[in-house]
Order: sequence, then structure tokens, then C-alpha cells
Amino acid sequence: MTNRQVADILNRIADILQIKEENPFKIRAYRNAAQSIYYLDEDLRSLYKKDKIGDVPGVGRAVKGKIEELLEKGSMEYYENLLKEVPQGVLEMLSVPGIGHKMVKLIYEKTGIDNIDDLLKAAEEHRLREIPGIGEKTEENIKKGIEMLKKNRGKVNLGIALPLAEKFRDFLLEDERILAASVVGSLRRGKPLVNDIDILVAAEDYLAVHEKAEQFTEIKKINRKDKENVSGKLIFDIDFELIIVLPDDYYHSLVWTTGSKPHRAVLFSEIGRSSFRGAVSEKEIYEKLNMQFIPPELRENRGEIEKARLNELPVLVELGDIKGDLHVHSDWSDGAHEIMEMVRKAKEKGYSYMAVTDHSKSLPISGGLDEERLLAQGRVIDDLNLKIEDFKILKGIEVDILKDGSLDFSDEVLENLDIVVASVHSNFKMDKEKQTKRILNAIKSGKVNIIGHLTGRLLNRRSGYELDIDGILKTAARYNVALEINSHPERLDIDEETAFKAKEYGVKIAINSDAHNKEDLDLIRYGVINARRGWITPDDVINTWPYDKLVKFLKKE
DNA sequence: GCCGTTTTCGGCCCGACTGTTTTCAGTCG
Repeated sequence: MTNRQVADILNRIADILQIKEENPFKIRAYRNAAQSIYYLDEDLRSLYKKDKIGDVPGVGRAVKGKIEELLEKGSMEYYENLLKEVPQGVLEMLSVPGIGHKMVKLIYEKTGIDNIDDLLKAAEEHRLREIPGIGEKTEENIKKGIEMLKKNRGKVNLGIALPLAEKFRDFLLEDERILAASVVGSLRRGKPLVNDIDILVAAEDYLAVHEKAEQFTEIKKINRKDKENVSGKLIFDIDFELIIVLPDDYYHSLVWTTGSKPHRAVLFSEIGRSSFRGAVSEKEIYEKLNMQFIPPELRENRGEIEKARLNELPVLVELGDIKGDLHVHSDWSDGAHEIMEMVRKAKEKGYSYMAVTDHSKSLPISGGLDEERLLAQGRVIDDLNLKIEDFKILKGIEVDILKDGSLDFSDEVLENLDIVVASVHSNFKMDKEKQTKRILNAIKSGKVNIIGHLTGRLLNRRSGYELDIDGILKTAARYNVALEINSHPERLDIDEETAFKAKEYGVKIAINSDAHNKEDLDLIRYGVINARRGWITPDDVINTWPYDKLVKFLKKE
């Protein structure tokens, strides 16, 4: 039972209590406990051994007891009983955008509908609008929401799949009979949503792979197990497949199982991959095919093969190129940690600068800053900058782009900052023309350096609003405004296609974590992967630049 | 259900938008 799983269960308890309309503060208590466990540095199991679970903030006597029961027995009586009152399928209905606990309760009680499939059917047959309180529009929104969910059903984002896959791979490599292992498939290519986890494994004895794999604690079920394959389900119901090959077949199989189908089809159209038996690297194979080594993120047959033949592939940005983070929250707004804690973590990561960009006042739920608190924060940052060495904290803001495209602070206030990230956090449902104009307004203000999470998409949850991307890129280039690649695995916004286009327009990119706690600074990794899929080079990315060059860009010099 | 206290009970983030209403409840960030 991992921290994440415990946090999930506490959240589901909160969901059930909310549907049952219990005390809102009790519900929040469960959510608070879930959140702080989710972000905990230490494993709950080791805290348990030291009897320190009660020390976790938000965990009091009652929840402590329940977590201990969960860790001891793998189940919790309180939760099991709640599930009898509100079935799992009803909880899943909560994932439909636009419907919350009240409406789920209403629908469940009035119609008995207790799963998403039946809910969709009822919406299609116009049976939902018969329920008092639900009209045509709500019904239509529910239908649309479910269709979006279904499109991505079973898909899981990089932030969940990649760490789990790497953990599995490293576990396999502990066994000395397993000579090599690599994450492959669309996950290695870095696609934002993947269907499953594929790992290529080299071993002389396939039974060794079976033996070791069976001991991986995150496996829920094994469906198939033979000479070439072990497959089944991992935690969170993620499908996995281990592809077992002999050591001599490892590298050509690595190219084969990594490449998208169109990529590998072109690659091996003339020479079969078996003629590469015994190769000692992927590079060797690409060389024998008369081309440069193609990084996994580019293997989509989108022109990379032609470029590789001409020796013209771009040198892609790498995690190690990142010199700082330009979108970071602190406990001045909705971040969890103090500025100095974020700085410490940023320094650990080898950064030389970091921008503090808390929310602005129009976002009250986030504790958005008003002019006065922004000034106070600026003074604190000035002080910190005097104390720390070899590191710069930039004074910034994530300023809200209001409905009409104006910014949440006056020009004068914004001019006194080192960096301005501007983002949309409200009115997502405006039409394409208005939404585009709104963002263009922000760009044209001349006060903005970076547009944060441009489209507002949340993978698997919410599609972004429609925008005239070309119009925005053209204007951003003219006004020296960079676009953010928001690294949060649920966002990865802008996406790879827009990043690719941005480069053509000469628009610079900022790869930002949007961290709300110090651990989140590590999310930058996913943004870098996304940038690589968009063919982005270090020079395209302003936060790979040295501080002085960055400052010139920010001052629009 | 948690937390903190001039310590065992009272307080615990809010505002805008949407869709359904006919003055407001639910959802979202």
C-alpha cells in the first residue's frame, strides 16, 4: 500500500461523505489528510514502524487509526461499509466534468443509475432532463463530458505511468540474470497519455524474468506468462507487458518496440530487423541504416527519418539544460512551502534562478496577492537575495487574464516586477474568437513575459478552449512574449504541435513546473519530454539561458 | 475530523459563472 493509494482511499471516503451530505468540515479533514499524505516525502510504512503517522499534518487520532488498519490488514472497515452505501460506480460518475456530489446524489437517488455507461445512455435518451433541477443544457454537458472521458478511457498520463514503469524496470534489473531492461513503446516516446506500460527485457533464461517479475509488489494480476511475454495489470489498473528477448536481440528489439508503427515500418522497409542481431546499441543500428541516432521522442515518422539521413536532426533540449524555473508558487498564495524551501530545492536541482509567481487577487480561493501583499513579498525576496549565494530569485506574479483581456494588476505594479506570467483561470467557455482576443489583449499589453498554460486543457478531464493558435503565435513573436510548456502531467500545455509551430514563428518557450510544493519542481521533467516531442532545442527555451541573457529577454531589450 | 488554545470547544479559504430557476443551488478554480 503506497502513500498514493492511501491518499486515494481517503479522498474516496471524502467523496462518499460529501454525497451523503455529512459535515463539510469533516469532509475537508479527510481531504487535507489525503493531500498531505500524497505529498509526503517519507513512506507511510516506515512512519508506521516508528509510530509517527500521527505526526503527519492533518492526520489526527481517528484518521491515524484508519491508516494503520489499512497498512496492517490491507483494508479498512469504515471504508468498506461506506462503499456499501454508495457504490464504486456512483463515485466514478464524479469524474464527469460539470457534475459534482449534489448532482450525483440526485441522479442516483431519483433513477438508481449507478455507473457511467448507464448515465450516458440516460442522457442520450433524454431521461435526465426529467429530473427536477436538471435541464437540457446540463444533460447535454453530461453527455459531452462522458464522451470525452470515454475517448481516453484506460489511458494514463506520463506522471503516473513513467515513474511506475521505471520502478518496475529497476526492480527487474536487480536480478543479475536480467541483463538489460528498458521502458519502450509510446511511454518511451513520451506521449502525454499512454494505454499501457511496455518493458523490453533481455535474459538468457526467460524463467528468471518470470520469477523476478512475480515478486514486484505493484502487480495486481498476471494474465499471460510464457517464453516471450509476461503481461497483466499493475496498480491503478494499468496494463503492462514485459517483452522477453535473448541478449543478442535486445537492441534491434529496442528500436522496434520503441518506434511508432509508421516509424519502424519505414526504418526496416528494406533491411529486416533480424539482420541487426548482435548490435550493441541503438546508435549502431541507425548508423547501419545510414542515419543519425533518432531520439525516442521523435520516432513518429513526422520527418525525422529524412532529417536523420541528411544529418540535420535538431539537438533537442535536455533536462540538464534547464537553469531555472519561471513559474513557482509559494505559501504566499496556494503553494505549500515557503519561498526559501522552494529555493533550497531549486538549488538542489542545480538551478541558478527561480521566479516566484504566486496568484493575483482575482483568484481568492488561491489566496491571490493584492498590491500590498505583492509589495511585501517583494521585500522578502530582496532580503533573501542578499543572503543566498550563486542564485537569483526573480520577483514575479502569475497574473490573471480577466474576462476582457485586461490584467489583474495595473501597468505600474507589473512594471516593478522582474517577470510576469499571465494565465487564464476563469470563463473557460467563451467562444474561440472572444477567447483569442482576450489572450491577444494580454500579449499586446507589453507587460507580459510568458503566457501560462495557454489552452487550459486538463488531460483526461477537460479539453482546452479553442483558440486561433496562428494568430496568437504571430502576435507573441512580435511582442517578445514566450509561451509556457506547463510541465504538470495533466496539462502539458502548450502541446507538442503548438511547440513545433511556435518555433517556426520564432516564439520562445519557457518550460515551467507550476510547482505548488517543492516536490513539484521535479515535474519539469515531463515538460522537457513534451518539448522534445515538439523538436525544441535549448536555444528555443528561455530558462536554459544564463541569467543575464534571460533578464534581457524579460526586459524586452 | 483536525487543530490550537489566555487548552477540550469553536472555528475551519471565497467569488464568479452556469443553468435552473423566479431568487438560488451547484460547480469550479
